[in-house]
Amino acid sequence: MSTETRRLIEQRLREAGLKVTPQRYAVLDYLWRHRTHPTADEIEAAVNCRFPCASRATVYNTLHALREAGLVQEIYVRGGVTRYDIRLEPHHHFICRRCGRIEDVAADRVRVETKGMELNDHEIEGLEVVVHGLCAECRQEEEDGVR
Amino acid sequence: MSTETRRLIEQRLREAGLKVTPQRYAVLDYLWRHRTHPTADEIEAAVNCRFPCASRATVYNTLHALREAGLVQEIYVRGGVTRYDIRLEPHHHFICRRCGRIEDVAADRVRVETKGMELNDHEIEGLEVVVHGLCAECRQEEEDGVR
DNA sequence: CTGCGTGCAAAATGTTTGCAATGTG
DNA sequence: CACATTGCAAACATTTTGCACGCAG
Repeated sequence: MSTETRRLIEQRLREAGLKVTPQRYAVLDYLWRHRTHPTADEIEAAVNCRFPCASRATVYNTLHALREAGLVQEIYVRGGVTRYDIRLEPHHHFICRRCGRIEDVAADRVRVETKGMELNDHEIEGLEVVVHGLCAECRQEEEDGVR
Repeated sequence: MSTETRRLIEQRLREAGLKVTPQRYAVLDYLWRHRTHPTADEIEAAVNCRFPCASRATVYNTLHALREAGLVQEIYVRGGVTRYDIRLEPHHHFICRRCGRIEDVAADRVRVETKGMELNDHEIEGLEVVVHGLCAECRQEEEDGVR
């Protein structure tokens, strides 16, 4: 249901202590519906697709606010472009070295065990695993010699 | 021994199929001696400290070549600045959320186990763990209320 | 001698900032 | 109504590109 989703998104914003603005709604809604790890640029374009709604600066503002609130996760990838991902359950990422595609990896498919980190007196708050490799498609193409 | 190290670095370059140039030597040597995960900028400054040697473009060229050859590792961090790290043994990284310091974490201190990734027909080639948290110093300072 | 590697400066890209105007709670 | 949030455009930082020159193999 559309109004159902709307309410949910607004609730998430309010719970995070953020005022609900059309811009914030639009960005979060877009991330909600597209789990493609878009760049800020893609988000801006998508959000302003039907009619101008959020300026570039606002998109960044919004994304930063959402990051601070823990609602979205930033992913730093090769090329220096930052990508964004809505944060539902904790998960990791798989990045294809050939096409650059980023895919989610459910947290329960990766088990990480750290030993002795605390001995450095460092406080571990989070942990992110990035798996590099070749996605199924690219694997196929390389075999076929598409290069 | 200085000449010893020199020979080692040159050997690493040749083994990687790269021509040995003063610029490449300088960059690799700097990374060899400083395990501080410098930015391209810092590397350029350091390398040109005594006398100009490598232009900006060359530093990037060199770093990319070294990356392709597997001699250095790029680390993508918040802020969009790429940092570089000489690749000796495989290791992971700890990033302090407060001061941004990056610290190496020996690979054997982290055990990662992936299950079912291959089911997607993805070929896993590598795996990188980024630990986020608060380093000892910052932890102290936050407690002391330095903010 | 052949071509890869380099320097330079300009351009492309991605992100941030300052300030007036606006909308939210 | 107070204050947070937005738009705009300009500033900023980082990385890439094109082309002529020079040195390594």
